[in-house]
Amino acid sequence: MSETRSDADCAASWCTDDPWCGLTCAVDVLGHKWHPVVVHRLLARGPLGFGDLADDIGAVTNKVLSETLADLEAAGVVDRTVVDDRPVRVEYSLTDDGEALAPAIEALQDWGERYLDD
Amino acid sequence: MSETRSDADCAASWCTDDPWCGLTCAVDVLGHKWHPVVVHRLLARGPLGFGDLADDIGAVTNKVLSETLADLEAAGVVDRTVVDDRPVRVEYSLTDDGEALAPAIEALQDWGERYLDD
DNA sequence: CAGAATCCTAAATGATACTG
DNA sequence: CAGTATCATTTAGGATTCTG
Repeated sequence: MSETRSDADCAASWCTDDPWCGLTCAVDVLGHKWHPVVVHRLLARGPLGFGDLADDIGAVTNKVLSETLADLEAAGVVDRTVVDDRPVRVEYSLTDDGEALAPAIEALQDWGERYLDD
Repeated sequence: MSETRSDADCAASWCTDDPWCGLTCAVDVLGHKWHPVVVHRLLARGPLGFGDLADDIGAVTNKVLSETLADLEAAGVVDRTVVDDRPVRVEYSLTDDGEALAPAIEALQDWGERYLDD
């Protein structure tokens, strides 16, 4: 449905023709306190509800988790699905773009683990 | 010289025993506007002086570039060497930990390029 | 349950000017 | 050349309370 993604679709719209444009775009999406963690949890555990995510992550407030999920949804990395039960549940899952983040998430985690284990 | 890196050496000291600790640590190092770009340029072009880096990146002020380099040096990712010429030059290069970021930087850039090219 | 609304503080970034 | 010093602005993140 989406044709070519415009520069404006990337928060790094200030980066136009630099060789590192893709990099800044990716860091714009992941470079926040909880954004990479949410993607990590969805990669590891599959689709999760809001409360499940909150419980899993622990030290995040509902306001910030909500904003984080909204950001990731706006970026096209996360899908939000309302499951019409009673009470209503909402399920968050990764889009294809979200799943495609797996190698980057792993590379970052590998580096960080080695770094902390020096 | 450094033994086991303590949690405090990682800005993500609030992350202690979570499975995603390495990830948050890596994002603490790279998750800023110019930090990943500096690492990218040093990976691509090798050691550079302050002015060379500034010219290469373009849209960064000397104040912010200076702070960025200080952060990366404090994190053990970049080395700062004063070359005693006249006038004095300063050369910035990647440490082993910095070079080890290459796979993560590439994975992020690859993702971003595909993302922008949808 | 899944959040939205408010208020607040610290940190990130930038513009500009100046210095050893 | 390679920064530092100020000042101003914006944003991220968090605490708390409230709601459909």
